[in-house]
Amino acid sequence: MAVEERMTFIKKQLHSQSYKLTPQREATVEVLLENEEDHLSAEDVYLLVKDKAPEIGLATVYRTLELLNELEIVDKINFGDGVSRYDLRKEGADHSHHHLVCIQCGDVSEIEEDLLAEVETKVEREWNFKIKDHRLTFHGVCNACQTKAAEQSHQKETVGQE
Amino acid sequence: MAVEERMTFIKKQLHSQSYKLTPQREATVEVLLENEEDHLSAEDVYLLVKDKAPEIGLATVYRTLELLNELEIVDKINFGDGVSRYDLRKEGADHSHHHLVCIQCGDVSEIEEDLLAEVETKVEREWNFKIKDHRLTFHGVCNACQTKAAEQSHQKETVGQE
DNA sequence: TTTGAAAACGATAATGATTATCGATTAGTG
DNA sequence: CACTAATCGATAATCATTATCGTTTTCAAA
Repeated sequence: MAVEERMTFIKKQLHSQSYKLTPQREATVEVLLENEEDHLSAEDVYLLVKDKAPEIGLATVYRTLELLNELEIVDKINFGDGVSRYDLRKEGADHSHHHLVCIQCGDVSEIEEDLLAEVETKVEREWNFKIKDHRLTFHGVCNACQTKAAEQSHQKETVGQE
Repeated sequence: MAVEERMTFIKKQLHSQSYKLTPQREATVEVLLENEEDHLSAEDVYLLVKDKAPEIGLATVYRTLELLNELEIVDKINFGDGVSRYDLRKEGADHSHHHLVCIQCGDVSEIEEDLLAEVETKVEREWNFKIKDHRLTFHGVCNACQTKAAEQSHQKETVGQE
């Protein structure tokens, strides 16, 4: 779906719940559409939105993100670094929240594939737990950092580690 | 392993890293050993420790929990409710962090079983990501709340939802 | 056992993210 | 166009966590 279309869809969503469509909300959604691959914090969004709508307040950004989260347009996620991050929901892969967090460079990448189909079935059956959503996060060392580490160990023996 | 033994083990851990064994640390570990099944927040621990050592300060509890986390004696976990929780690591099931969070009653239960063996293999192979740890959390409706909901819908039609 | 330095402590101030408040402004129905 | 609830910006308040600092304690070496 094109950006245009998705914007229209989101506007419709707002409207159908009798929320008002304000320039601030529109600008916020634009920013989210233009930065889909990042995991923006509220602060990040605030700074980006200020370019489009300099008069916007931080509180409004928080309010808008919270609203979009309730409408299930964005997902509010948490990598344990002290800030919430907000991701536009992709169509289809409705609630696939699989992340690889690198403990060396801090990079976060995303796995689209549904890894948990079997696991979910098992949990629903064995614990009689009705799953609505899930979060799966792996902490480890990303490809790039492994490569970098390998290169450096050629030059000299590994020394300090933080 | 008995509580006594585990306490001794933890003391040894501290000592081997030349950390000092203070009454405050001892009392904190005691509390953790006595409340293994709960997911205590720092505040929770603080209140419980005050019974044993009333003069302890909240900052010391935070410091101690942070230290125990670094020593890999406890795991600092995050359910997205705004507070960190601290769980004693069980022997064996070293880093199995699977949780079921009920979106109705807020209850958190734990799955001991390793659900992710296959998934981990796949991620390590396909993304060349060296996994050190993981978190898997399901959000949904627990057994008890499903039962309760079913009973209530006998009495009258479901009405409001928050 | 005494002693001295580093580690740890308690109290509390500071921080940083998020939320609540409030008077002013605006979207959108009629 | 007018009206009213929704929304806004500014900013104070909150809440968990961390930093600071002067005092106290642990523990190893004398």
